Amino acid sequence: MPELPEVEVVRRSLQSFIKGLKIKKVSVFNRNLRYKIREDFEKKIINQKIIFIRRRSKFLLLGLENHSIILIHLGMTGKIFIIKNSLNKIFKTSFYYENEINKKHNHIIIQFNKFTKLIYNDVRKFGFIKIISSGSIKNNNHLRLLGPEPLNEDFNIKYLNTKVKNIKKNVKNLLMDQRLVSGLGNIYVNEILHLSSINPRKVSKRLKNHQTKKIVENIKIILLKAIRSGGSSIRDFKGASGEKGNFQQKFMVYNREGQVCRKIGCRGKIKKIYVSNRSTFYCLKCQK
DNA sequence: AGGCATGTTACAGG
DNA sequence: ACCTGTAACATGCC
Repeated sequence: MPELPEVEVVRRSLQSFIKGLKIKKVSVFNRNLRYKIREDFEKKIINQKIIFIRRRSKFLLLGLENHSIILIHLGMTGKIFIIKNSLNKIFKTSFYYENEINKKHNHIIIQFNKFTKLIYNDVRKFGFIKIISSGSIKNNNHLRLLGPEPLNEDFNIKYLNTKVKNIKKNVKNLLMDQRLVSGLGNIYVNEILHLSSINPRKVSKRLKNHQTKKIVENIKIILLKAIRSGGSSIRDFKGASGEKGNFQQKFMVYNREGQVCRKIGCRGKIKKIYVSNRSTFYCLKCQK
């Protein structure tokens, strides 16, 4: 899936394309996503205006006038396309998207007006869409246990140092744990640990001060850089307007088994191991 | 053919 | 209780 940067890129596209638009028609072709799309889904959102588009961790929240929120998680392969089918210059891109999408995996289409529609497409169907009420955000099972946003002020060195003290797990699993900090996934954690010169199996409570400091700083650096690059496209990621992210061209370790470390002056070899069943890449020389 | 894949969650066992 | 590994979900790619 999209990790935080990819979801943020989607949010920004949605913000520019569909904010303020009214939902005129909802078509659900496949209700069997990770959670079944309920029968009243269409009824709950029809004729509602999108009043805000937010991101929390890897979740998207589309706020409606009636105080409902469309909560979206893209899972591993979820994608959102916006088709803008008008007579101005965007017409061309619309044509292009129509040809790009494998319609077999279009599960939901939300039509806003005759020119604009949103398509939810998900090959593996690990993602989901559900309607929640804005009042239930605090208690929502998906959201309530999430740790701080990594790009927010409250995710800082002091916070991590306090947390890390009593935790025995390895640092890779620590950063993947959405309760500690929310929004990081496998790819970016690999990259963050590499940039921080820390072995992914290092036990978190043995992290030195200068290491937790590096982790916090590098999380912010890497996420911001990835967002600026439009996210990463391993196989599946595209921004909502169809542009491919290109951060993956900047991967230092992910998917680079056997290759040479790109850190200046290192030249170590990248090794692939599994940590809690997730592929993990690190440099044998600079991440000892 | 078989292994692997950006996420989440449940379960077994240490 | 905490931690890790394993598996499951569904599909496609190499």
